[in-house]
Amino acid sequence: MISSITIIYPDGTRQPVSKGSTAGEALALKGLRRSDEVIAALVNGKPMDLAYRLEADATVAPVTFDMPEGKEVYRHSSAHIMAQAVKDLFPTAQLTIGPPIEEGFYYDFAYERPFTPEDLEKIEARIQEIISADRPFRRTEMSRQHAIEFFKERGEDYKCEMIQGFAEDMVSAYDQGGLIDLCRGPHVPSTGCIHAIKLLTSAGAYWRGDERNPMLQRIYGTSFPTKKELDAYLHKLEEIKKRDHRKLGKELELISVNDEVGPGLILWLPKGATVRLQIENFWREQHLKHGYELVYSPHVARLDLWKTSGHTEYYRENMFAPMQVEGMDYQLKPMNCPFHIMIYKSRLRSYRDLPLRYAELGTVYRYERSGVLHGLMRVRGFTQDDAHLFCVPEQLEAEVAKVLNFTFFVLKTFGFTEYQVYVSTRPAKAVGSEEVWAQATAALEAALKSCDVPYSIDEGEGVFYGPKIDIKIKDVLGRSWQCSTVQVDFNNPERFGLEYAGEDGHPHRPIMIHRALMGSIERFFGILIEHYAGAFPTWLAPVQAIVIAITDKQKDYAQAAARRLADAGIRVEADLRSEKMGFKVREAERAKIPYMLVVGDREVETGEVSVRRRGGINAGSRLLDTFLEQLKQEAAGRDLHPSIGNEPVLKGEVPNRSSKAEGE
RNA sequence: GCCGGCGUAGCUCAGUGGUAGAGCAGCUGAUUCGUAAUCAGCAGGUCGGUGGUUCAAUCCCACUCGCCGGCUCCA
Repeated sequence: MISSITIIYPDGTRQPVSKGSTAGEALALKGLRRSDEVIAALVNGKPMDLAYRLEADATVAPVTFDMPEGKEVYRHSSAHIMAQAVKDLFPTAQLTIGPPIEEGFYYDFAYERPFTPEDLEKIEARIQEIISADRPFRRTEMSRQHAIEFFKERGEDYKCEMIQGFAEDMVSAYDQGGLIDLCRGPHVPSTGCIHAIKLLTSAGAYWRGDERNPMLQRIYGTSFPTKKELDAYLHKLEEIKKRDHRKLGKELELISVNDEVGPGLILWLPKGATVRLQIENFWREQHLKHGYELVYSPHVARLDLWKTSGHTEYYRENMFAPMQVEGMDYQLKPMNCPFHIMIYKSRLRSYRDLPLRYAELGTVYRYERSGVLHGLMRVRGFTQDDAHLFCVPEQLEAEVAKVLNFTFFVLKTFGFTEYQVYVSTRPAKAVGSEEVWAQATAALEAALKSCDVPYSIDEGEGVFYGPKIDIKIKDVLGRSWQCSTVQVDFNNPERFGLEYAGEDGHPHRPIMIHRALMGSIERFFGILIEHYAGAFPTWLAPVQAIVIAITDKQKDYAQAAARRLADAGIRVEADLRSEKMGFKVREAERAKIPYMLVVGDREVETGEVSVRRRGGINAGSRLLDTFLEQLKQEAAGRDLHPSIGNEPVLKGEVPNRSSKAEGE
């Protein structure tokens, strides 16, 4: 007879159902129908098809698109539908893998030629037909051997290769009425569940991500339950494009890259250099405050130094070729550490000297393969905000903790408050014993715990000389960027024979910490540009204020006002051209200058300036000196948001126009 | 480095086997204006580079450099 099992819903209620009921039926009893919302079920916490048959007591919860699991299922099914469309149109294309990814999905095909944009259009049209047909996704299980034969028959060599790598005896496949694809699942109940889908790009990708393998044709796409959400996503992509630091860097005259200089080599234009100077000033000021000593080191050194450090052995593929000078080999530096080590070695050290903290904005050069270069984010010459700390073993954990807190403070000052933290362990190519690595990794984890920082482990991603903590920041669009890194190094002190005289009078070996807070100034600047869409906070803005004369009559006053501000250390310009002020305002807005000071006859008479804030906010008129003091305060406080114009409205300062929000 | 796409004026982009156009920017002049574009005139390009096909190449082909999207790698 049919026996009964008990279902437990998320709200804790229990429901007896007959054994063999599907997860979908169980949810339907709870009023959670297989509507457009519920696309799968969590059975005992595991995502399963709605058609999954419940054979024992279980907790059952609905999976919707809003949940991470829901997005995965939805996009995974989308990928399968795309695969069917591709197979329909290009029967000789072979299936490989097609997973969901963060914001969509892709599917890799082995095909004789790349897919063109026209192909994508055709595929998309076919996808619509498959969706309209609304065929169910049906799970079938088969033995490994049968599966291999099954896919072999269909010419799916890659699928066979995959199955051969599986440990399980049984494999599952999904039949969507037109395509049977090897797949773990789960899937949405039917192809009609996918409502808004769009193919984005096609690109080459290596089989199993290994460049020695054949190149496959990857198609990227994304899908959403509604067209509205899809459109919002596409709109977001447009926004990201608008913020692209390469575009803004050019438009705002911040940086330039030039063929004749070479790829991956950055020219900092005056405005970009001004922002950089603010960053560096802040950096130096804070390092001195936090107990660091500033040092400088050369850009090249004898190759032997890099042999000692292990770079020639472990880092060669990232280094420029050595150069010969008077019969000796010299190497352009890919890192700063050997120099700081030599600074340590410049005299005898005592335990009383430690910890020593040497910091340098050190410019390094690394050979990067041409295809990986990307604006400011990935370059061949860049400046690290580098430091090397030398300490006794007992100080290690505390020093790492201090570095972490310092890092969070610095990142916060630039407006980054969300982080992801990773601990990277021993890579395949590494110096030093397993024990030493384990010890160093433990110290990093202990420091993170003492700072109460949650983290995850990145297995095998450490640098060759030691494990590291990487901090990824989230920008305003929610994208993650790797900047900060803290690396423990037991190996270089060994290689260079570093010592200090201990309390006992005998020599001991110090431990070294490598760290960068912003990572590289170039990348960090690129991130800042995109984070702020070029509209920097006042303290960073290349031009903080611009005086706009309404007519030629106010030229002298405008010039004097600008001079007064400049004398007080404000970065100010004066626009005295015989243009209409609307035009000047427009240009100042496009240059993303935080404050526009309009001066006409009224202001000349009263000694005031009419303040327009970036973004179209009229902050009212005030005495030039009042503005000067307010701006100085805002800049000195490194405020992230403008304050002038926020104060309670005073008589005579009624903002006569307040519209758009700050920052476009 | 690999796969694909692209490279025309400072910028954004049209265009064609018969040696090139627009808008903006620039320059000159006029205009003197109250919060996102005043008007007119002028000037500006060996069509990324090299070689080839052709009577003729910016256009077709090959190579090369660079950029863009991915892969791989990374601060």
